[in-house]
Amino acid sequence: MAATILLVEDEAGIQELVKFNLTQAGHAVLCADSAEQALAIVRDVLPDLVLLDWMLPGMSGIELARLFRADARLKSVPIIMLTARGDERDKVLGLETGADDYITKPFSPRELSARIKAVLRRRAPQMTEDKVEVRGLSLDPVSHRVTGNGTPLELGPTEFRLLHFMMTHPERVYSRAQLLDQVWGDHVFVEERTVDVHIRRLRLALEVTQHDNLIDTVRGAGYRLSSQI
Amino acid sequence: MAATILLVEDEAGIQELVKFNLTQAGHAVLCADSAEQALAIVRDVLPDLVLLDWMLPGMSGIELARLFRADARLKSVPIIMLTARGDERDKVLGLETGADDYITKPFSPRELSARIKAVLRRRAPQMTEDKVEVRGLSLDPVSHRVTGNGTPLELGPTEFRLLHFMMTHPERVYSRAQLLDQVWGDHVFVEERTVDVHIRRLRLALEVTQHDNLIDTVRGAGYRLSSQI
DNA sequence: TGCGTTTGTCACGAATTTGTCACATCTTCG
DNA sequence: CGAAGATGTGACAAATTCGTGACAAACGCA
Repeated sequence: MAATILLVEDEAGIQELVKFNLTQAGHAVLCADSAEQALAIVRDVLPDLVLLDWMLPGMSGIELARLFRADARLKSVPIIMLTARGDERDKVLGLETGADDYITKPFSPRELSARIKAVLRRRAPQMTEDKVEVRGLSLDPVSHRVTGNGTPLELGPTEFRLLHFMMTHPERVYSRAQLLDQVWGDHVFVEERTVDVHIRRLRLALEVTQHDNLIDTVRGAGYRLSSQI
Repeated sequence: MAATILLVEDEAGIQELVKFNLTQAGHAVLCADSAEQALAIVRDVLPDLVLLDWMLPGMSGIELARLFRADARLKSVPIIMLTARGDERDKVLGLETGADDYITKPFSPRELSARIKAVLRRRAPQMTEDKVEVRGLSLDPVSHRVTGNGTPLELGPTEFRLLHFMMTHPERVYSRAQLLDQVWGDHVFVEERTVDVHIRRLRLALEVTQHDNLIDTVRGAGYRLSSQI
């Protein structure tokens, strides 16, 4: 799982700390103090993953992420953003911009490592006809059946699609707007809070087999299906 | 086991030979000299199976196969590739064309017939004449009889075909549109809700032996024959 | 041709799903 | 603590989907 990671962080202390941890974990680390410097590095080396501080002097992290997403060569490089605590508006904005995950400072090396591992492991899973299974909860798109530890579970059409999407994209936070796009369809006129209601209905349906705790609420960001415990 | 087969082969001699054999076996044969002609034919008639020469003038067989696989209406039509030599067979296998089987020229009528039967059995079981049985409900395509736990059941022609298709594809949800294509046939102009009516008539007929609960309604998706309890 | 059967459509009501709101609860932070 | 913001929850009406009975056209057969 050794990867080349680009770290963009202006605070020297944090940069050193993170670099040390990542190097210990066997990754090759490239450091940049600013967005501009990151762009220069990226011209020569294509990283496997980008750790990006959202607050940077000069060009902000958001703008840099936008540039990355617009570039064909960098489009598919996962981005994890580093945010200050409670910076909730930025969380949503970041996810919308195309960040794959976020992590709030201060964070433990353990947490950072886990996130990186998760993001790297998840390439671009599609919603296929394949059966999906997460911690005893299984969903079969072909027969349209959902079972928790073998027990059949009843859920409505929307809840089914929602669960299918989340199970094929685990360990990733999706904002309400993103879920509306992916599950309801693009350009639909629906209140964002409607997602909450369907998440609740989904949890209610999964409660039968205690699988409702698979769905995490990520305050300020959205929802996530966690395959871990 | 009479099927409509599209044969795409540019060598006139082989085309005649194969056509003769297939016709003898009771199949209806459509012939095309080129991929382009095949596309024209397919616009009007949906074949049950395609026999496709690998090497064709103009668009190659592989390209044609890819086109078929990309088309929603043709996606599920089985394809058997005809190759000249064994090593070509390997090449074709290497390219992911989505062909269901391969047969190397020259081949005996016996071998061709066997391959066709095998592919149809796998991809379109309702074309075969095998007796089907699900949870005490049995259907015999040959004698055209249906019995529930031994008791003879009466159903109309359409209900019979519908039940046959569903029993040969259990644990799979089909939308009304898919059922119309598969049971009524391609290019038919029938209201989707008509399927509901026939499902009801089928359920009514199966009610005699309590087998009506085999057919599940999957709200927002379609219908499913459940082999489970 | 006449009669019984099959088939496709429709209209209506029942059942379910869906989106929204109001209010409760919880978290964060001054 | 208390305000502000975010999420959970129960209720509800509109919308959608499905089941069902009726009916006329099409069909098959003697």
